[in-house]
Amino acid sequence: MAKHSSVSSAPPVAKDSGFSRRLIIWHRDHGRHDLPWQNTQDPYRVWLSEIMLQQTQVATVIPYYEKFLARFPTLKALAAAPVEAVMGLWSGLGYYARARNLHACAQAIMHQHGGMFPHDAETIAQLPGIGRSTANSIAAFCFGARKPILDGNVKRVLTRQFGIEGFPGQTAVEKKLWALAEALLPKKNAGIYNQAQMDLGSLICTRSKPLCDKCPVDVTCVARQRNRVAELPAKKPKRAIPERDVTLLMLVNDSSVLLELRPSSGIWGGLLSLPELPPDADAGDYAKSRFGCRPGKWLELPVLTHTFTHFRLRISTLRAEVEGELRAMENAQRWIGLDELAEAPLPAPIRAILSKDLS
DNA sequence: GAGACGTGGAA
DNA sequence: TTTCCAAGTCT
Repeated sequence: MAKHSSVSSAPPVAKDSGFSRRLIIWHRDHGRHDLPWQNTQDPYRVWLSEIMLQQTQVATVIPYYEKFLARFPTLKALAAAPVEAVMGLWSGLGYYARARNLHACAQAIMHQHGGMFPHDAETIAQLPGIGRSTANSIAAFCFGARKPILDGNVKRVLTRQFGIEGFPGQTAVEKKLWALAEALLPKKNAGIYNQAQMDLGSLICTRSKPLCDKCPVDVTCVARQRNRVAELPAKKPKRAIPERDVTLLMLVNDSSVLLELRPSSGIWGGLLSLPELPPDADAGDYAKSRFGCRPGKWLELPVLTHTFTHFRLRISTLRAEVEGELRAMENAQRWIGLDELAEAPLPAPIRAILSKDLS
């Protein structure tokens, strides 16, 4: 090949290398075809699965998806539901802004798009909770658009196949990957091609111990040629995560427990949780002035350490029985019946604390 | 444009 | 046990 003096920043992709064609052929016989959200082009179902699957493994999503769809079979039903019911079905899945955005998105489609899911990727991407990759995925799957995705699977496949160095979370690397993803798109069957990449990343080009011997694009894989499969994609630079301590109050009577609705922004946004005792506050005084109840003797429950992605939380819990009239003094306060906890929108560690102590 | 945002499975 | 990180988006 004649040496080229191109100044283009476009990735060095051989467009006729057959990458997409090989993946599509491989996918026909070796891909996943029976996941609960597959074998449909219903944008509501595809969209719901895409949101649930963000940063969440397939096996974790399946039971949530089934339960959610049974409760809200249509976009219309979801839009008409109270947001608390949506949060309750999301309880335990994490990244709760997804649930809030899901509900807002359903209402936006009902009210601003006449109840019809928009077909155009750019329009879809304007909806709450839907970014470029999710919008493209829906547009390709449901409406035949020629649009690429760039999720964790695709990033892993592309960084290895083309020897892309640098952490994919970096803007510059991600930009390069998007350009690559666009350039590799087949003329037809973008939706199947997108799925094929995810299946390859999930089944063959796995994070550890990839099955290169079974890979349909192993002969063109730069990482394999350079023996860098284990080093790509580059790891996220790690930093020490901070620790926080919190003391929660568990005020209970025979049949209910006091919970507080957390603000929509911040950790556990929009969920119900045990009220937090401010540092240096006296539990008895605080319960009386803030919740208008008279707790009995306080019992210290075992400390629970919960690790988030970005910090570690040590949770101390003070439990006390209350008697007399139970009333919420603020809009965010709720006395929740113990028989209502199963449906309540609780964070996972709070649910664990409650079920251990109240069961 | 880095950091916030959850949880649980895998190594 | 610790570390990593999974079908990303929002600010």
